[in-house]
Amino acid sequence: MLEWLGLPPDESPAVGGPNAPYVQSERLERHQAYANQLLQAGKAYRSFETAAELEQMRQEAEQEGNSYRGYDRRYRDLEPEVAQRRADAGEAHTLRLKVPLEGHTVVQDLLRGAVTFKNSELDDKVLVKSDGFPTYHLAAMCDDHDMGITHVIRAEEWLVSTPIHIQIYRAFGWEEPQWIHTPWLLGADHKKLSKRTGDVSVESYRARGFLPEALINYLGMMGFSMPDQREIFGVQDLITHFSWDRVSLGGSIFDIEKLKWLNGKYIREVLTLEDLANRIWAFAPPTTEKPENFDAVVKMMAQRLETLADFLPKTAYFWSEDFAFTEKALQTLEAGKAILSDLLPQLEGLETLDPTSTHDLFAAFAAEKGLKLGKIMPPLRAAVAGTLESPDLGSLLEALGKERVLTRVRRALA
RNA sequence: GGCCCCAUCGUCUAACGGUUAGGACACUACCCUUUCAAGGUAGUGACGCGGGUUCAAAUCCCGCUGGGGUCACCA
Repeated sequence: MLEWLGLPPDESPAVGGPNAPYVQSERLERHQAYANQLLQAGKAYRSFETAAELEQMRQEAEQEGNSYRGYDRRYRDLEPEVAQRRADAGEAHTLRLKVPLEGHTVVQDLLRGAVTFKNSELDDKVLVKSDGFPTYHLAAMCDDHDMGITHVIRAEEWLVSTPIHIQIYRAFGWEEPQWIHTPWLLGADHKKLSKRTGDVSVESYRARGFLPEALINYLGMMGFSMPDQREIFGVQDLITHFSWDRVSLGGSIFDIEKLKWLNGKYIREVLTLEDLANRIWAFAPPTTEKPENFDAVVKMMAQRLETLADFLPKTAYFWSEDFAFTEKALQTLEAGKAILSDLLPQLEGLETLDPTSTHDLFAAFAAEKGLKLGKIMPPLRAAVAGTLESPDLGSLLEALGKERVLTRVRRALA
């Protein structure tokens, strides 16, 4: 999906890279070795309480009206030899980080500056679970260090766990990366975007007919603005003009309406007609064989689409005789039958239904009958398209072709 | 509740001490027009509140209020 968006990763489980393996489970031994290093150095300790005991502690704190203050560190000062013996005896245990009890940990965040946490508020986080697997905290820090990560860019929700991450780095004696906590992408309810409040998977936007260029462009304008204020920009523009000091910190609400507008903008102004036709064909072909008028239909629809998914429902009458009529179209047809039957022979007389010929015909017919075009065109439009809302009638008739137009008019009059 | 982050139109944002607070989406009106779109023009609409600092504050400081996040052997 990142490839689809135009953001191929330099390294990943799929493409490989110099820091392989990239699958966390394949790095288990490294994580365990690192954990052991911390234990030997006295920076971490074995802890024997059960999950049930922890849950009980939490509930008791809640009943007393006090909010949970974190793990009570009951095994922090257990003699290492005793802990070792209990572990050797097979007693289930976790490995916890021995965070400093006093002083402060300062997170230097590139966007927010210095964020200070009291060490007394920190928790002795579990590094290795009782099943022997590392927690995210341990695994991610070890992997980041091993892989030479210089900038940790993640959402704001991670900010409060960063002091723990810094303490892990310090326990190992490693140099910290640059921390950057980005602002929220919110749903219409002003809360973290979720499935309830909007789609969160890139795939669902692809499936709904959004263009990757429009999606990445839209995402790029959430919490960021181009130096010259332009709103239409691509990944390459982002690469050349991005700077952290143009990132705003307030969370932004994902507005599907603006995404649709932007997508339509790409459809009608950025993509070439050829490109658009190819994408529509790949997204949802209306027929098995590409019809000869396909490109012409795409051309007349380009200004009327917000997403690729709009194409099929709006063009059904081009691909089949079995298209629906709207209520208004039926009424207009009924009221205009007389006009239509007078018009039919004249249409039959035309060599081809190109826009020039038909327009001339309508003008002459209108003059002869003393009618306005507004009386003549709607019934014809209704007869051939089943709707009163369509592209320009001239192009429409041409794309349909004389044969189909006449057939549909006759059918409407029958 | 403790701790942490954040705060300009309904929404996305510009402004980096001095502007009639600008643009975009949406909305409304008008123009164009064979309908629908697209396009054009105009309009409605914001600096959360209170103190400072300063000749001057949306911009800097403090407090309040409001919103969000986080308090797992999940990430």
